[in-house]
Amino acid sequence: MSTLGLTLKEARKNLSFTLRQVEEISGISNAYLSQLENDKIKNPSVNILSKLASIYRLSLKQLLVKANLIEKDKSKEEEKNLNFAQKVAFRAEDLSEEERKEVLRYLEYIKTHRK
Amino acid sequence: MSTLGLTLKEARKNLSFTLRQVEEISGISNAYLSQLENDKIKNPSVNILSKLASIYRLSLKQLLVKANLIEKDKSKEEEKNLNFAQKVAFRAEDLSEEERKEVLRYLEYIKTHRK
DNA sequence: GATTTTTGCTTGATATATTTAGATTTATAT
DNA sequence: ATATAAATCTAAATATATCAAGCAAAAATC
Repeated sequence: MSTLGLTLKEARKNLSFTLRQVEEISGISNAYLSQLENDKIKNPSVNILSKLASIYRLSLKQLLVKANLIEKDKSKEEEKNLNFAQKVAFRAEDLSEEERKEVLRYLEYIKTHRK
Repeated sequence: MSTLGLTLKEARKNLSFTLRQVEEISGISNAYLSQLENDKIKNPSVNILSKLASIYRLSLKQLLVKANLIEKDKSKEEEKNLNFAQKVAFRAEDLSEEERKEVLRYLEYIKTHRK
């Protein structure tokens, strides 16, 4: 399975960079880069990761996905909710503030009164 | 100017969540959440940010934009509408397919029968 | 083949993120 | 207005990320 360390090491090798070269460019110590590549670090900062992504010509998202720090695809449930949200957004476009509250009240009503 | 803290606070308020509720859901201490919202933290981990993005129904990218990268801006109305839709979707999470349709029908109903 | 350089790594020191406990403020009810 | 509870914030303690220095193996130079 792919890890952050493997991803970073592979990306660096691809560009034939040495740890110290990356240190020069990024300002991140080679010691820390080594620890990152060997998966000694659990939660690096966004700061560090976006620097490296940029150097290695990866989008931050790509990097995070490959490193399994975020999920590539949303769950079906999440997807379903998003779809529903879009439908609501579309239909609610020209609603007044009062009408919006009305909708929210109606939602609560449905939830409290079902079986 | 928009910051990470303001973004997080606004997102939470949009869903009418309290810090302790978010702590419950996310496992992140309310103390730390508070510091994040007041921009006391310079480099939060990806871990933390992706958890919060997920809870607040923001894309990680959206969130990172405030901390780091580029961005695009929707109109205020569009933004507001989307927020509303997310709020509804969130509250409707455990609704059945039939109940969801019901909500959408109700939305239509409001629009056709007003004034 | 010895010497010097380069490269990746480990260890201990420091900075900073994150938590625990508690203080302060804000809201709610009596 | 006072008391009680809820919500947010602060300070000190702890965990963890990040750095500086130095070590050992490999590569390059002589």
